[in-house]
Amino acid sequence: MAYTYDYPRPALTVDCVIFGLGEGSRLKVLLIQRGHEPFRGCWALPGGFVQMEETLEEAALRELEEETGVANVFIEQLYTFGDPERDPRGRVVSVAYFALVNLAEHPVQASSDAKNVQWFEIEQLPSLAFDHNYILQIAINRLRSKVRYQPIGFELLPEQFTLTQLQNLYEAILGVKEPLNKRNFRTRILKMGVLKEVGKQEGVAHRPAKLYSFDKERYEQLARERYEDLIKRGVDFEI
Amino acid sequence: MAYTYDYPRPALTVDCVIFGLGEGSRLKVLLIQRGHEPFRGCWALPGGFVQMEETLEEAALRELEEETGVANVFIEQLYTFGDPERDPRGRVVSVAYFALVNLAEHPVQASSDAKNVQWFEIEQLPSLAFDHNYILQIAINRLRSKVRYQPIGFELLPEQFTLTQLQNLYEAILGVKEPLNKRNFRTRILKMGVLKEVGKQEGVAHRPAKLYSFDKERYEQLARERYEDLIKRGVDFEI
DNA sequence: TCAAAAGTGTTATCATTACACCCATGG
DNA sequence: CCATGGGTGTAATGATAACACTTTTGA
Repeated sequence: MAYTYDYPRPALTVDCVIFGLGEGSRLKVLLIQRGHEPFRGCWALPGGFVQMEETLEEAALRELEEETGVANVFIEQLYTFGDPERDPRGRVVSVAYFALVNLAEHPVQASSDAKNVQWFEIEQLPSLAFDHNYILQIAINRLRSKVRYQPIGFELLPEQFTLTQLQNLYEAILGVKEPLNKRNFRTRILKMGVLKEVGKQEGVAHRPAKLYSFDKERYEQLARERYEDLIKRGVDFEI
Repeated sequence: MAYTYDYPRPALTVDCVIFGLGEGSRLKVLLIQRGHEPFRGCWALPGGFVQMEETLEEAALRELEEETGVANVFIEQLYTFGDPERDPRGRVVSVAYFALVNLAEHPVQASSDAKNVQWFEIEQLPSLAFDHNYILQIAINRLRSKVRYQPIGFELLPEQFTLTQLQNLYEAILGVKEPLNKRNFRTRILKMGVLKEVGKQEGVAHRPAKLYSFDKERYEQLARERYEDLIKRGVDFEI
């Protein structure tokens, strides 16, 4: 079966940059080893061609699940890559998505299209197919800026978590060398007012930590108020 | 001539959201009146089909110039819209770009594809073709958040400008009702350290204002330093 | 009673806000 | 000498950074 058009059309694909974190670990990214040409055997971002009746996001989630077994993630559009030379097969435009997930909750599983699937540490990446190293770098930058102004990452922790866990999470995302100052991290996070105290640890061989959970409704309310405030007082750009 | 593929492919277009400002005016957006079906006669964002040998950005700039006569703008990718129902002609995925330009420096001029071209005030928009009202709303949000953390908009002013001009610009972009506090606006902007004092007004019937220009090199240096700093001290997200 | 991790006090410094006031110019 | 913007002083309040210290638990 063939499909014919009056004008030539680029092929359209989606690619997924899935970041994974577990407690205390470094930031990782989910890659597949390609089972077909081009770049057969080469590591790459999971992704594939967009079908006619699905949205871009649906395509990204479908390819992700088909190739890696990973499902139920909140992805977000990253950028669309359209350099005419980016794919040796011809003109292929790719819409990239990204997400940050809890490693432990997302066991991987290779399938038909991929010979192999694996989490790689951000600091120790192989050379990737196509322009995927570049896409990944853009995604890392985006993740690290996003973490600055949005309460990202709460989904990576258990429903109830300690401030130390949260701090470790931030340190991992930001890839800091020195740990952040504990006192100041706590003050800042708590001052935001989006954490609810919900209990404390039991059975640990040290002072039990308070447990918190993320108060989503409060967050949304504050976000609205903050927007009003921004409009009133103008700008405070940070360079 | 026809083009045949083994699998169906969505059509790929670009759309441009060009915001325009002149001194003291409200924020405007550049629209064209469509000359062809679908939505013939309807106002829409300038845009069109991507050709095989051009990048997405090149396509956006080409369509912009063809349809409106506007050239030499710095555009930035906004988002890619891929709802299967967004175009009545079938599956059309569109990569949207946006820019902010000086009205006075960009005279418009309708051409073949468009019956008419015009700047519309953001507050008084007609109903647009396709999902263009939606795209435009996303672009407005992006512009207003961007202005908070990036020194955007300096290109809209003359090479040398006064702080009052800059303040008017910010007020227009943000769409504020009350003017911003002059004292505080100035303190903040100057503290950033990206403005160079370059002289003062002459021949005005009031105290002559100091003239400033944007110090791009200084900005880039500060941006680098600030990134280091962020990494060191962690996060200060703002909700 | 000790190790381990949680959690707090405090101070100096800097940034933000709000309001009122003074200054330089051409007509 | 006045209308018209341009430009500044200042004080209260709040945020940030740095460092050292206390608390609570199980083993």
